[in-house]
Amino acid sequence: MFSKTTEYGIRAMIFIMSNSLQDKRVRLKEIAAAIDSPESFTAKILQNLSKANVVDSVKGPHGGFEINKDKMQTLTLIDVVIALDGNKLFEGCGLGLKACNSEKPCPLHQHFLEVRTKITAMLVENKIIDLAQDLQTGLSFLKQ
Amino acid sequence: MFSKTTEYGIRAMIFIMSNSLQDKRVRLKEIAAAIDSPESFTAKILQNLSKANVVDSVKGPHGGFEINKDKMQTLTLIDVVIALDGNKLFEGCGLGLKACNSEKPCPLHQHFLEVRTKITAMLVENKIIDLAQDLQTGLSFLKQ
DNA sequence: TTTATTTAAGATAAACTTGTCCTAAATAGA
DNA sequence: TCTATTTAGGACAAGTTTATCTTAAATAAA
Repeated sequence: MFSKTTEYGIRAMIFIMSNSLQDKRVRLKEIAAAIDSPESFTAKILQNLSKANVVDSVKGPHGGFEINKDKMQTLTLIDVVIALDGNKLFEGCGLGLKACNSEKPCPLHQHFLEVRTKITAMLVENKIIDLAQDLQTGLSFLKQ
Repeated sequence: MFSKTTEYGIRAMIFIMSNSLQDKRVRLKEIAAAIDSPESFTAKILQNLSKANVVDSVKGPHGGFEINKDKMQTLTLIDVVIALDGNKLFEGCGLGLKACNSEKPCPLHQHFLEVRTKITAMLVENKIIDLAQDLQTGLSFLKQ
């Protein structure tokens, strides 16, 4: 479903959020350890999330990653997915046809739309902050 | 969502079915032309579908691919997907955790189950024969 | 100002998916 | 039996994703 990039990205964002809730900035090393991901690859992913303004980064001693107060309440999974994978998941024909639309649909067109709607809803409805709270209360986990 | 392999595989199967409905065996060349897919790659995919007994192949002059009478009524999308991509789509954690289950769930566990259920239902409910009939009546298309 | 710490950026490598090509095997028909 | 046709199989090539490594840039603190 998701690319590795997006899997690590979502896990990283939930971990960063759980720290930002306590005003704690976290370093790459801590993040990679907490979510059990390859450090350098995670660095690249965070770089991209930072460019996309989904997360904030600070260089130097006491630097690291954090989510600013403004975004805390609004960030959802779809922001992370779009920042990392673009609109791949939402656009294009499910069977790979170049021009598939309701006038000239592929055999799965309508069925695909329904699945896509379900996925989109899931991504829009889930706030990173809520997922981070589940993590903090021990209701969910980010590794193993 | 699907791999290129599965995209071409599904398109090929629907086309083969629409011909098998008229007792017509079709050659690789016709299939690749009909679904606008790379011929050699399509050959590999059909080879795998044939090994998995999803489609039947006949070598030599007047050879080609066909779906036998027994399977015609029962084949659904899920048979094609499993033959080509295995259980990838149905097993494993959505966030890539090695051990994610209802006891120790990832933050998306439950939400992911729902999406997966929707996808599985879509694949189980759609018979290849019905999709082929839509194609024949001009309700759907396999290329462009 | 120097040093240590930390992210940014770019080059490169490894793994996997997608795609091609060539030869072998099967078989129908002359 | 010979030839033409068609799928099977294996090797290989190209493209993409995943992952690593090295150096640069920023910045806090001594």
